[in-house]
Amino acid sequence: MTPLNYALLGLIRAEARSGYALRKVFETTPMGSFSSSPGSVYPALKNLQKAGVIESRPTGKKSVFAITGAGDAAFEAWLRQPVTASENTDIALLRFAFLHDYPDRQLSLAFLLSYARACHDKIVGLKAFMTSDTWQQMPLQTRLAVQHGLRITEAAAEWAADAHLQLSEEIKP
Amino acid sequence: MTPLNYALLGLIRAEARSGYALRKVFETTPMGSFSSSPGSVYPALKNLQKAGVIESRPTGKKSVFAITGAGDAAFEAWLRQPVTASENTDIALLRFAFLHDYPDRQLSLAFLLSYARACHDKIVGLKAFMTSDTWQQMPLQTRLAVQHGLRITEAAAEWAADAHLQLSEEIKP
DNA sequence: CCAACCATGTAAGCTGTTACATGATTGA
DNA sequence: TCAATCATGTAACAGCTTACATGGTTGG
Repeated sequence: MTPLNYALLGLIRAEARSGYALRKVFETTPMGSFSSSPGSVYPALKNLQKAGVIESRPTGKKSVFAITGAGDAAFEAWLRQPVTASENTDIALLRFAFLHDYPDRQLSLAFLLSYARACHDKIVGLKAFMTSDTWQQMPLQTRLAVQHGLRITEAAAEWAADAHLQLSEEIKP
Repeated sequence: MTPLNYALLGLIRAEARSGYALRKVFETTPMGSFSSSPGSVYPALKNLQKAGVIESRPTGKKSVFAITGAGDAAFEAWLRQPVTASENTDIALLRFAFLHDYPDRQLSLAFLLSYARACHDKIVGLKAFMTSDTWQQMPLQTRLAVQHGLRITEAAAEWAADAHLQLSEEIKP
């Protein structure tokens, strides 16, 4: 199961779709980090079918892909995974976006806490590296490049805190 | 020429190194986004040799890889490319880090301007998307996920401005 | 009617991953 | 001496990209 597979699975879970419709999502939304090329999407859909997580269903004239029970379980397990410091940010955010489809908002809050924690770990790691011998020997611009990573991660941590606040407020009152 | 190839080329350009030494860099520095697995590094080095951009050179007992004239030209051309909004951030930052090895600091400043511009373009694009119909129909969390991207990009733009200032000051006085 | 879009695929080729394999050197 | 690290590879496999190919539908 690659990120592309999960992206397809999540979209199909939200709404039964044709391969072409899925490709259009990748072309016209910020999910464009995934390739919309037929050579990636159609083989991936075949794999998902073979794995039993989606099935082809006739809807009116055309047939679309729908998620199966096994697919639903696999997808939710993926969403529930804690965020790790090494996890790709785009993928983590994709999981967060998909969490909306679940009524239990606690899952989303748990994700945000986990994400903030992962950011924090990364920040700690970068700051630790910034005191190492290697760091001292690095030229100015290499250090600036690393600082870029630090800034970005700090912004991400702030976002997580903000988002957590907004979601909490949306639930309570 | 993949990003891995350029990363190897840049490291070799800075200092002649063995395959193992290159792998160690990927294992112990923030360049860890590149795989240090032998199955990726050694074949890549072979490709670089075949392309004529590096050559194996005996240094004392052991032999290391050194950059060739063609390699030097190819690498500099890569560094000089303007940053595009679609370019991977990590790769762009890698280019910036490698620019340190060139005495002409104007290249670095040009990069930072180009990078800031790319961030700006991305911000404009995201904000435009945030006024579209698609955006209106998106659930809260999807919107939050997109906002994450906005925040990150804004932080990157700020970093670029800061870095430009710092570098300018380092040059002038 | 013709261009544009809908819709689905296949094939070649390249990268990278994982896992296996080998042998030298070195420090405890 | 024995484990760890140095050092370099290969083989099977999966995934993605590019390019090619096909045929249906629809709007101007």
